[in-house]
Amino acid sequence: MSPRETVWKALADPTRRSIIRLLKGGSKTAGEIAEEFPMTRASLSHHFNALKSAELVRTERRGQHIVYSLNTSVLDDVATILMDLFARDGKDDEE
Amino acid sequence: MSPRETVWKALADPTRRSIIRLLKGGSKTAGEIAEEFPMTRASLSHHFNALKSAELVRTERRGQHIVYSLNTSVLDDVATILMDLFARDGKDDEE
DNA sequence: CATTTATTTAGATATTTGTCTAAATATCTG
DNA sequence: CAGATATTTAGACAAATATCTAAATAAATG
Repeated sequence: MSPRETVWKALADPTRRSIIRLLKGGSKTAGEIAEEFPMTRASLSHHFNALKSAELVRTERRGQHIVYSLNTSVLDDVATILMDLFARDGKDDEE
Repeated sequence: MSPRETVWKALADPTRRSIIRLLKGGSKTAGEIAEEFPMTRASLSHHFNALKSAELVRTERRGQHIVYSLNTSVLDDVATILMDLFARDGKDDEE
């Protein structure tokens, strides 16, 4: 899957968009994120993987914890892609 | 499905994003769009439905043809949603 | 009105996705 | 090291999605 395709797929799920919004408030451990969602940690881990594949989040181990944070540079890229999709004319190079 | 959710799902598919880009060059009939894609017209019709549900496109019958065009006001809304997702802090009212 | 052309809808099917439980891995602490 | 805690991975399963073929609908035209 192309990098951009991965990003669109990652953004298509409401849980993952909520995780992004949550991380806008600052980095959080997997457990802290899990407290906010009514699903198993295993399921959330799957969503974390989707966000990591899209490089929308980064991880860092801190002792027993894994800390998730937004990858703001990719967020900027995504915003650009979307603006292109809607504002640009002619160029047709996605995917 | 909430209106916004519908939009994200619609944008998650590469064929549908291509249709959007194609329509940026101007309105087109279903048949004209179909010429650009290697799949059946029935499959494309399904994609048209996804785009219509999201109100990303509008349709108008012109004789035997159905003309598809972008709904630019919703495109603007989507751009705003995306910018919010990435630029906003705190507010948490989507879905 | 019968035929042709344009498009959509119905129904079937294979793939993908989101979720779960159970097990595995990694780290800390006594 | 053994046990506790944090997180991920494996495997299963139901629901959603993308596609197809065939049939239905709508409009134009002889």
